[in-house]
This record gives sequence, C-alpha cells and structure tokens, in this order.
Amino acid sequence: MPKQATQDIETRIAALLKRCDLSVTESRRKILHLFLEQPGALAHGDIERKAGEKFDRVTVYRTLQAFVEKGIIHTIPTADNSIRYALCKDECSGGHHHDHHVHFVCSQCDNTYCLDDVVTPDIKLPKGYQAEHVEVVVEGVCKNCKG
Amino acid sequence: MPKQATQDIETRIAALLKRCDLSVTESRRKILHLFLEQPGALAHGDIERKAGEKFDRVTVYRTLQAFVEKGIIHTIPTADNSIRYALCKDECSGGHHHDHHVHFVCSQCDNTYCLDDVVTPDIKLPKGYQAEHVEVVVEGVCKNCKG
DNA sequence: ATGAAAAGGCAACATAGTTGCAAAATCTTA
DNA sequence: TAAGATTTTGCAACTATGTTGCCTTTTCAT
Repeated sequence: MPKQATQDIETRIAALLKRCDLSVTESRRKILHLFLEQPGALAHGDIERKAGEKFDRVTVYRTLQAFVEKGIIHTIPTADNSIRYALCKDECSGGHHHDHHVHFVCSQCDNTYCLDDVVTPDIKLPKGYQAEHVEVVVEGVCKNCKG
Repeated sequence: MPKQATQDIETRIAALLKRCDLSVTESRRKILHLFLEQPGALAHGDIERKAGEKFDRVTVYRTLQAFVEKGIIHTIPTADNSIRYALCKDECSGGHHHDHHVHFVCSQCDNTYCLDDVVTPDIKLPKGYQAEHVEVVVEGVCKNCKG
C-alpha cells in the first residue's frame, strides 16, 4: 500500500476524532482502524482480541463507549447476547443517529453487516402502542458464503 | 383466588412439562409460574431474583436452557445485552418454533411484550443475500405507559 | 417400594463489565 | 515549544454473568 494512502487514512481518523471532541490517542486510532479495515461489524470480543495486546481491557470498553456516545459507531442487537458495533455513516457523527437500516447476520461466517440501503419498514402496531424506533436483524446467508 | 383455579394451573404446568419430556420439578414449576403470572418477557436477572432465593443460580440457567430447547420459551434480542425470555405460544411446543412475531420494548417501563398478532415483514435484501429469519424489535411507549 | 435416570446444589472456575485513583499522554496558549 | 491544565490510560480490585464437574437428591417407571 502506498504511503500516501495510509497517511490519508490517519488524517481522516484524526479529523473525525477532533470533530467529535475526542483527543487523538493511540488506542482510539487503532480501534477506528479496525473498523475501517473491515466491512462488517465487530463484537466487543473481536476488538479486545485485536487491540487487547496493546491496550488495557478497560480502555477498550471506554473507547467503544465514547464512540457510541459521539455517534461514531452504533450497536447491533443480537440473539446471542454479544454486543456488536459498526461504524455509523457520516451523517450520524453530527450528534443524533440515523440508524434506520437493516442489519444482517450470516449464519455461516457469523459476520454482521449493515445494509445501509435497506431501510427498516413501518410496523403496524396494535392500538395503544407507539413506536419510536424499529430494529431489524435478518439472519441468513451472506453474499460471500452463498456458494 | 379459589383453590380450583390454582389447581388447574398446576395441572397445566405439569402437563406441559410432561409433553416436553421434562420431569416435573419444583424449580421448573416455579419458573413457569413466573412466566404465566406475567404478561411481558422476563430477563434472566428478573428470574434469578424472583426464583433465586429458593434455587441455585445454576439451576435457573439450566432450566431456562431446557425450556428454550423444548420450545417452551424463546429469547428476544435486545440492544442492552440482556437476554429476555418469553413464553412461546402453544404451537411452538411441538418442536420447531413459529417465532415470527414482532417484539416491543417500552422505553418507559422497560417491559418487553410479544406482539403475537404482528408478523414480521418481508425484507427486500440486496442481491446475494438470502434471508432465513427476521427479528424485529420495536422500541416505544406501551399501552400502559401511554398516558 | 425400589432402582435407574434425571435434575439440583455446590464449588470452582471463566468471562464480561465497572469503578477509583494515580501515572502518562494530549491539548492549549502563551 | 515548554508548562500547566485537562483528558485519557493502566492498574487493581471488585461485581456480575455464565459454565463445568461431581456428588447428592428428587423424580419416574415398574
């Protein structure tokens, strides 16, 4: 990879952090890198394994928490009780989330993807219930695993 | 409450357990009772708190696990990483689940409800993705909290 | 009533997540 | 760019959550 490109990524990461009022530290850059390198979502465990040799567990927790608060990443609910995080699209970073897309979990490779172009449907609820937010997680076979 | 009714519930609980090839024990009866007494879903923590004085933590885990395997209860994914369980409708107990309904989490009272009559919508996925199961969780204000 | 089989309790362990505090890194501004 | 204020980190200790093996108790079938 050309040095130019790497430089660009570092610059973009730093800019993103500053825009979010977060100081630019090694752990934050490293963890953001993990997300950028990877198309799917990351479980906390993944991140800890990949960044954990260099950083303390507590730092990983606090970093992810800060990223969620600032709208850099969002959480994806799963049935197996393992929180997964994925990068928000740029519009989120402003402050409030626009997290209206569908998530997809592959039952074969276990990767989780944000289907940014698939918006969550309106759900018709029984009388008396008032919807504020709809979460949709589809389980199935992803593009790569479908032979 | 008349003795008759209580007797009936106990009988139904015992019958359900037997139908599922589970021996009728005190902890299983107690935990099933908790679900029947309550309209919404129960988090593991709730159950442990309510049944935990009488039963060991491990027993609660194993009981819930057995119930899920037999299709007596099902799990509901949540964003806050706390597994919630709810009774399946009778048809589930046969063996395979018919868990195609929408779940509702109240942001005020934090109760979780199965909206048994609201079926999960079809989601149109990008080319290459193949859906097997769709999970929908709606967050909002429930019937009781909506003033 | 009795013995086989299943379930429960206990202990010990593994993993996940939190908190307070002192040390280190980052940022500000002069 | 050096110095001080501020933020972040690492460490230690702790709570909570979940798992496993083994022995005792309960349940069930006869």
